[in-house]
Amino acid sequence: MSDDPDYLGRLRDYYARHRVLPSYSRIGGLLGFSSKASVAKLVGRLQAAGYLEFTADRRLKPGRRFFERSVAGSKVAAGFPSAVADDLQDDVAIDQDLVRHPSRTVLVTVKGDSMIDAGLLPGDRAVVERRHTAAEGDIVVAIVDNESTIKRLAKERGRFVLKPENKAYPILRPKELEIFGVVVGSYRKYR
Amino acid sequence: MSDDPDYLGRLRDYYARHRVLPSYSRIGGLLGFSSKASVAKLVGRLQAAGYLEFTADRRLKPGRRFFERSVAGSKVAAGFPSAVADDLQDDVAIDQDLVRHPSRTVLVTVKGDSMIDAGLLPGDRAVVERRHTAAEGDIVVAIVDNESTIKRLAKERGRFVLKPENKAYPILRPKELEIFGVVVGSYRKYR
DNA sequence: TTGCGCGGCGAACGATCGTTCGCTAGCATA
DNA sequence: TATGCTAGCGAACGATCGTTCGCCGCGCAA
Repeated sequence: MSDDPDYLGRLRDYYARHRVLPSYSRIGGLLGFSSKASVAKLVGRLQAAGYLEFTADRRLKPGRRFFERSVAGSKVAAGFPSAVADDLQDDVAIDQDLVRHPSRTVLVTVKGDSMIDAGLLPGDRAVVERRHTAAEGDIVVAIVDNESTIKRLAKERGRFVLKPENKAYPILRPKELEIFGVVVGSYRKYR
Repeated sequence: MSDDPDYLGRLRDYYARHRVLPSYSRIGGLLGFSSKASVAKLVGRLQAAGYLEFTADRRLKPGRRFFERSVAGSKVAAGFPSAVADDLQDDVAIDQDLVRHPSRTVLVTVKGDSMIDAGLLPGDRAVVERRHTAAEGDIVVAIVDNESTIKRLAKERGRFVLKPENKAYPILRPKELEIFGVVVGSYRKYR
């Protein structure tokens, strides 16, 4: 029952819908302000907190923390479920969390169920950092016979092999093995 | 060596950097136009093609196709891996893909392996949209005995039950069942 | 060769923008 | 009670916005 207007939340919702920030007067209308001056002050606060920034030409843009999400803990106090949200541990920006080197990072759609025991289902997006070397145990995107495939990189008698994480599939022992990149993360949408 | 100015591409680059579209005059400067009228016409073309849209209050915003990227399959042309890289390039697409209603969205860390067959491993982050109702078949965060738990919502003789996706776990038939939110996505980091 | 569509130019215009300033009301501290 | 701080209001202002209109030059098809 908080009467916190949650201005930031509403701005984020607007942005999620439109991928653009509205003008000060629209923000005012959106948040219930009747004066643009109030908006200016709010923007100042949000900017100081790192949620908003300005481009070089003074156009409003989302700041670093704009895309952060709060992480809820698992404790639930006294059967009151909103307490789950109060148990917030910290804020995480999904993108920054998953992508460390944007210019070298690519998304690859997972095909097939050969990595299902590693939690990679068909249709999942794998976050792949491109590079030509990988370590034993890494999940890699490899090029075999002009096809890309996602497997666990393992060693067998001093040779690198590709291990599916699904007992129904055999270990691959390709003559030529080219590493396309290393899987550093993955995500999926439900429904 | 195309002399195609690739206006759209440069607009996308700007947007990727700033998460905001510039004004007509800035677009002009950016793309090498000296007249805003030219920009207006270009915008008209891009709008007709579905790359740009306007909000209800006529503010320029990215259109449906603005975030399109060529969807690369698993084929790798002539052993040249960069073909795979033509997939999604945009780091931020991840967040925007997963989170539809920022103000109602929370991250919850998955505990235990009871949902492992649904691809939810311990430590995974579940993207949860907070709400008190859910449909049969949804993966939900529910509150049972003052603890939050992630399970598949199912129906059994007209009653809602919580189904783990792991044969080692029993179906939960709690007397009291409170929905905390619906899992709309998940992601994980490797290493 | 003429005509026409298209992409871009340049200037002008009213609308909207964000800023600024002084003001009020509430709340916490002293 | 007095003091300040914070959030918001309301009006005015110059700057910038996006639109509009007429114009030009090029390429292509008749």
